[in-house]
Amino acid sequence: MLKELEIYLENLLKELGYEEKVTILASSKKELGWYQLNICMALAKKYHENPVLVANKIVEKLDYRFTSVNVAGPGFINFKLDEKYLLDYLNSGLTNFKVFVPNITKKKVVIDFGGANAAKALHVGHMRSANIGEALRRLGVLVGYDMISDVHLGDLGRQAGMLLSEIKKRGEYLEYFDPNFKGEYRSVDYTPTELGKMYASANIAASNDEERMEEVREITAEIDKGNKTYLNLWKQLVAISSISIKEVYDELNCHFDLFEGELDAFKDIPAMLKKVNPYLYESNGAMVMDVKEESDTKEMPPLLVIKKDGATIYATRDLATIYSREERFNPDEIWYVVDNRQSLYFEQVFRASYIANLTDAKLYHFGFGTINGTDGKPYKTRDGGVMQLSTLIELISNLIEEKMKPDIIDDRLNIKNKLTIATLKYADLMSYRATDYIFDPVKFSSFDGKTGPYILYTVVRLKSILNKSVKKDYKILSINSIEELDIYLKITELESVLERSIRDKSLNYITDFLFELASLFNKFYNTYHILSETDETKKESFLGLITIVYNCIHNLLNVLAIDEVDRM
RNA sequence: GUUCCAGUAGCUCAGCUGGAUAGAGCAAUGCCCUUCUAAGGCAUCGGUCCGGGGUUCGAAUCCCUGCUGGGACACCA
Repeated sequence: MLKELEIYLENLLKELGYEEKVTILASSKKELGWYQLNICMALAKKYHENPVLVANKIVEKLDYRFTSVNVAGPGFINFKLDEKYLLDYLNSGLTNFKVFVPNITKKKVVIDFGGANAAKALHVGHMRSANIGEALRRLGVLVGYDMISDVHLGDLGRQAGMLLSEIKKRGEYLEYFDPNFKGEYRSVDYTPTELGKMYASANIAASNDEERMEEVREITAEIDKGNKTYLNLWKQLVAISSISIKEVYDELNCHFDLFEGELDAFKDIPAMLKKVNPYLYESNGAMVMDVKEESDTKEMPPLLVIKKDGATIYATRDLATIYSREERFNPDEIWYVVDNRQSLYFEQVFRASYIANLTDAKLYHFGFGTINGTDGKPYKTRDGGVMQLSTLIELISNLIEEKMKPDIIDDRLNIKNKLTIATLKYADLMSYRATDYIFDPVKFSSFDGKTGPYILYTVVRLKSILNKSVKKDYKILSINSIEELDIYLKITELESVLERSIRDKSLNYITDFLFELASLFNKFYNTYHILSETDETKKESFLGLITIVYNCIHNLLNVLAIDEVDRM
């Protein structure tokens, strides 16, 4: 609706001979109106006129939808809206959430969750790409994009060499390491936890022992060259590891259209190289590609595509993946939801892809901030290690359990799990995507104030009322109080909230909106008793309000991949 | 060394393309449950928006500069 009015205003300005983008903002002085326009000062500067006179010219032309119009200060236009116009809008959105969804040009997008390492368990850092990635995927779907999500596991490279060398050192499954073995290869039997430990011990050993590291490199290179037995062994390990990775992603409500990884891109490397080869040159034994541009103000090192031992590196696989995605999906855009620290790397890969014409798609790295500890440095557990994501989930889950009412018995586990994920997701999505934030277990387990449980608690109240009333199709007939009006005006901002979210690829606008809407509702809830209202017209409108607020919260929680509960 | 990002209340963070008195949550203090879930509501307290210049009617926001913190800078991913 506000968008519609903005377009109307832009056309009106054109009639008056002005050219300017119009944004309607919620008024910062509520006593002067619901909304404000700040364009007159800008117009005055641009066209060398008096801002108040410009404002007056605009005000004269406004149609019936604008009411209580006034010009204040240096040229602010304040106004309210025609009540019927507002009510029509709200009632149309009562059951149809699409009314609040901005109209955006459709596109096909591949979204890449940025390579959880197949040999290791997910750690807290992976939570961000999971939460942000999944929410962006859902937001994309909401605005009508064709979204293809890919977990894109890091299932090739040194971690493979690490694990295999560890198995070899342990003296287990030795037939895989015997080139003359002719018999039947056993299938391996490790748990994901064991693999994690094995990786850790190999990693420590190799970084302290150059000989061991050399062995790791050799095995890695062997796999890279396509050594069948090694590949066979490694793929089994990836499969084991994937199970636990998938479990955690499932808990976080992540949906993947593709559960692929670097291994899947392997077969596309020759075709990719065919296009990239003309741009490669030798440097210190490796094959690299220049990605500098004339307009660069910063240093742009060449991209290393083939290592000096002839093996591939992550850039090789990423380029091959881009090639493959172009061939298979022909996307308009590819989004990488990966830690900010890789921004230079992605810049190089993107440029290389454009130069070698691997894809027509626009490539974007939507980086997110690092999770730091209270000391401002990357988060570590007390023993100096990295906290596993599953450990974090369990930690929050235990705290939720303590907080839950004892009379919730059936479905208790399910409710607990949903509250846990809501707590984590809301806290994680609350700050702007690109900023680093401090991971404070206290903050992440807080259930008071601006948190996931607060929103879910509001949902419980809303549902409780809706379930107790018989009729289902309510209409908002009138607006009787300032509390109701505040809620409705907030809802008119939703369209621009979603627009900003998809523009900036950040979910903080949505978490913010959810909190504001929930707060306004809770205020209303504490002021009026809905079900005992005797004025039937009022009650109908109250229930209409409940319905529309519920629909908004419900749909937005769905975008954030947070499940709601009926009680808590 | 080069470069990118950040610095807003005691703490954790918002603040959209410059707009009218700078916002939340937590923490602190005091109220509100015979009422649709008190994981709630209300109120109070709390700020040289890192320092210094500049641009203009107007700057937390844009530009320059200094300080502080963090990241990245090819054979790891």
